Amino acid sequence: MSATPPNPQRRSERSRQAILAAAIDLCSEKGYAGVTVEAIAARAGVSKKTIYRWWPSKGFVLLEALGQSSDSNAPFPDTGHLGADLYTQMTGVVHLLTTPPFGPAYIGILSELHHDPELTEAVHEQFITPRFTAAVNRLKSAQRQGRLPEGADLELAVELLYGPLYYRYALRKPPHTPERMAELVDHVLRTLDCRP
Amino acid sequence: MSATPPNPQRRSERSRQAILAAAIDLCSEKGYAGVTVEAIAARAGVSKKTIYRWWPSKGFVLLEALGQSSDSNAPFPDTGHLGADLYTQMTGVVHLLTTPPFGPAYIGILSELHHDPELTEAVHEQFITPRFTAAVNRLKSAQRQGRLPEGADLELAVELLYGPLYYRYALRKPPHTPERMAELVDHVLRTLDCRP
DNA sequence: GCCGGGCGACGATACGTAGCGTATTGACAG
DNA sequence: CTGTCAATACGCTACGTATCGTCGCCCGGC
Repeated sequence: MSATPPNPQRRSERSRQAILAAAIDLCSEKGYAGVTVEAIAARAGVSKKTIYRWWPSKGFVLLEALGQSSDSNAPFPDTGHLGADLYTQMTGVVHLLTTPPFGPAYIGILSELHHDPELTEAVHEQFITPRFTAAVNRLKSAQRQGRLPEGADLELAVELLYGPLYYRYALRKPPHTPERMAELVDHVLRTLDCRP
Repeated sequence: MSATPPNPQRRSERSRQAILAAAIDLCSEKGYAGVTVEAIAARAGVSKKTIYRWWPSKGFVLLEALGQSSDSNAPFPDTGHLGADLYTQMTGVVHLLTTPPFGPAYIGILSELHHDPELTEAVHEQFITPRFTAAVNRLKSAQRQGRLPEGADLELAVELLYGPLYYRYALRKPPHTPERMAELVDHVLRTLDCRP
């Protein structure tokens, strides 16, 4: 129980940036195992206390650090060609998941979800739900254009798309090749009776 | 580097069983967080040394303990009705993943894969690959009976089935309801041009 | 002067290793 | 078949390391 919550206005932006950058750097260099609160503090030239003052745990630090990375927030494309857009998006996700620093950092964060409900909620808010709804919205857009049937189960479709990705990612299987990704998109669209 | 590897013939079966049981019990009662090597040793009335003599880490202990559980090795059904068999199998997996002690234990093991390649390999050998090939074989069986087209991409189909399950499991989303599971199976079979 | 920040010590856990008697085991002699 | 014995797995206990998360202290900028 902290007596008084800290005042965000007086927060040192410099320290904040140093901490986030240190977390990312450590993850790139030594993998998630090398990301400890003490290592972050040392590299950022910061006290552990400062980290714990503003973040509940290192998972949240990395999560915020990843959120700042621009390529992890790429918008869902809508060129009018549904299949191509899905392919672009999915291969982008695969690339993100398999490339440092995002790949190792994200898998490390996911590995902590099972004992940290608040981190779980934060990850959902920041990454999972937005991506999921963006995908659904892209399908809805196609639906409005008459390329997908009215009653198509769009949420199931998105699960069919992202599911295999996470299946391989979480189980540490080799990621989908671009060709495999294309076939995956193709099959799911076929399930929906897509008119390309 | 252990000087001499232990002699399996002289191994105490009693201790082995006590350790596996203690691991399972602890996981049921306190979740994966409560499963520590020291706690296992204490509950099993066993020395830590004995655990480390026979297992590389607690992940392997739990993995072996789960392997002994009969319901985690349920064979893939083949009643002749492909859709029903898939549904039975998948709902069984969901039930397993969401019920102690298997559910918490397995998610805990998965959370360690990212820093333990050997454990990853063991999990693949013991759980992932067998289930995957069993599912593919069930589809092949249907293929031989002419219910699935010759050129159907069976491995992709299995990924489409299991992917969403693991997607929700690893991301700690609520599991699929039986109805949702049925729809999932339905969609995937439709993708394959299944003749039921 | 208030309060965030840096320094670094601290207690609490958990991991993995090691030494030391004890007890169980498989092997062998009779 | 049975009694003996050496090998060694086992339990107990302590240790060293690592990381977490907290705390006291003083400094310095707003």
